Amino acid sequence: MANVKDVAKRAEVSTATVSRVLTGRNKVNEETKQKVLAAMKELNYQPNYLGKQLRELRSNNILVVVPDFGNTFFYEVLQGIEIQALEHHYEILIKNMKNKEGENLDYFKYLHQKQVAGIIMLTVGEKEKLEIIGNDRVVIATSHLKGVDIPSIHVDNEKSAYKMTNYLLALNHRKIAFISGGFDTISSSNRLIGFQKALKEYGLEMNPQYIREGDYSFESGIREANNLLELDTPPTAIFAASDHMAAGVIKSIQRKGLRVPDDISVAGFDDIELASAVTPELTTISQPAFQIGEHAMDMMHQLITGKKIQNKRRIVEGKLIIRESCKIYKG
Amino acid sequence: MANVKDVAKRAEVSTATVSRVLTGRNKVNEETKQKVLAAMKELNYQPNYLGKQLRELRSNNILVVVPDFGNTFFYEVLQGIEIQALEHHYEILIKNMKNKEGENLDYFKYLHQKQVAGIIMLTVGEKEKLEIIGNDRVVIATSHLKGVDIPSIHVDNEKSAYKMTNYLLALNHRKIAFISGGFDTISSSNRLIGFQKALKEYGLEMNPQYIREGDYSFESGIREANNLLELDTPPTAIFAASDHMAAGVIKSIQRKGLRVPDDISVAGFDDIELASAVTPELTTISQPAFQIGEHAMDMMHQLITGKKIQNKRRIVEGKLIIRESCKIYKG
DNA sequence: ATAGATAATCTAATCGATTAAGATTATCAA
DNA sequence: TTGATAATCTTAATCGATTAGATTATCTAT
Repeated sequence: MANVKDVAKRAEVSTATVSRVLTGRNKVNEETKQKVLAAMKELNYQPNYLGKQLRELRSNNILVVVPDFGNTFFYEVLQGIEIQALEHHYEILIKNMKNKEGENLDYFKYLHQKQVAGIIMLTVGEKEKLEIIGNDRVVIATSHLKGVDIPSIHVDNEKSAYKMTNYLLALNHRKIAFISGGFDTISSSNRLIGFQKALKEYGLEMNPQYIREGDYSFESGIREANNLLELDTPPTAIFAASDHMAAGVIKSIQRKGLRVPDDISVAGFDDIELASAVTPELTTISQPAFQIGEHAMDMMHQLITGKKIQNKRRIVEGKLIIRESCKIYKG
Repeated sequence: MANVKDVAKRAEVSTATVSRVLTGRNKVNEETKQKVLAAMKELNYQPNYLGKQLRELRSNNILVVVPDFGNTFFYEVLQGIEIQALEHHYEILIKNMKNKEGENLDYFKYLHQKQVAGIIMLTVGEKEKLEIIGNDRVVIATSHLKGVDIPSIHVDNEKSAYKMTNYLLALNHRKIAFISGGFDTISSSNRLIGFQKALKEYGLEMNPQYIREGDYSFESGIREANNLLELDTPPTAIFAASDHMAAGVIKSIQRKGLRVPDDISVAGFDDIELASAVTPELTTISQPAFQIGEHAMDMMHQLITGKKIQNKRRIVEGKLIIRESCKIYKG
């Protein structure tokens, strides 16, 4: 493999000049430039990225930590990240949090070892808080950590859940169950808060049996719906904190021979493609996932280039999308 | 940031010794080792990966080229890749082919520039053939290129489609439509061949109107099903080359007020989570996606470590999964 | 005591690209 | 023709980790 030296020799210039042609950062005489370019072509020269990175002491890789490869919501965020990354010439490295269960979370090692220029965390828990502190070059997407100064972008989880719950209340439902994506998950906790707030404002007592813990997955939706349906007085509406779980809920209800929404209403959260693929189509909260990804990558770029980020905590609105899975309750 | 030199100075040894402690590749006196480790700790030393990579002239990043971030099938493959990557300490870099429309395909640049150690292509078309030739360090997963010596792993697309078609024939269907994932897509073409073969063996004439071109997406499934349903004699069964498209087909049929499978049978391909989330649940071909990913990464590891790959062309069997979306036709 | 073997460690070069500092050349005005 | 200025190019150092080859210390056998 040819390197700068070879090219320099062939073009009868110094390596410095070759490098200047390469980077375009300094002036080079047009004639010289052509000689160098010709030499590169003849030698089929490809600059070695490792050398460049070492000299410049930075990688252009961005690590994206995905909580769960099985949850397709994150891929929509990833698409937004990718578009922005393409624009600014970053490469995306991904890690699945789920594969690391139990092991220590050493994502930040990548940062300290300069293997990546930054880390975008899709969702975080309190666990990561300590590790994150002291690291610039971290952006949190789809969630937020209280009390630390990390740029983040996410939907207003509380408000969105509040909206959905009010919608269900307006449909005359009083026995509403909530399936969380995990009690220790920040985004899900906020959705639960919004849910509870709506009930409370409506003057309804919370039934602890109606609060269930899933893990955002389809399977956990099935499982928790099964549990709910076995109660003496099952709910008339189930609000799941993700579309994956909501799809599982629908599946569970249908397997029991009941109908959605005629017998039980089901609501989701995220508005991923799945939401409109299932039957009945899901009434859900639309998260602008793509946009969230773009924001995250945009803030990362600001961090890396040392610019001041205007608006470090960005919150976008979730939109209530009414489809077919919820119906007025006629007790 | 501390580097080997600083550590060496502090531990009163040479950088060579520090490095030997770091890599563990050579003998170091236990006492010296402890001194070095202590120095590292005191300085909070983190080895710089860029230096290491340059010296060793290799990156441990593997580029995975995903045809379409929107198709969740690939994420199941990705999970398999990730597990194996974790095992062998590779990092995964991903690229979305869809974002590169029109631009020249310069994935191989990453290889030449040593930015990645290898490339796993999820699906390829004839277009990439020329670029691939001459590159070792490439593995193709979920597809295969004829006439080139590239390691590949995929299901037997033809046989699997043949199986499914025979199943539909056995259910007494005679007017069967096929929705391709793209006529220029190798995997999809082979599925079409299997489909046609089954019809032919059964002595059925192929109706060109029943062969449609989608792009593996949910939306294209809706679109092509709409077209099929508008025919004078619509098919009694629709076989889509992906679950995403099959889900779209079901949606389209239901929107027209018809029922699946009572009015029309629908079959898919892939057996992703979506297949059992939709109603009715999809009868489909199960691809061992996870296993395919593992194989791909395994072969990549062999390539990188210079070992001879036993069985360069690996083919796994697709399994017919019978669920609810197909039913016997009573003309 | 000494040569020879072995183990532990060090010195200095190396990977390939970039760049600061300095050298050289070209250009122009006086 | 000289001096000043700008344009262009070169030399050599640099980024941080690794390693071939040299050196030193330690031990064994004679």
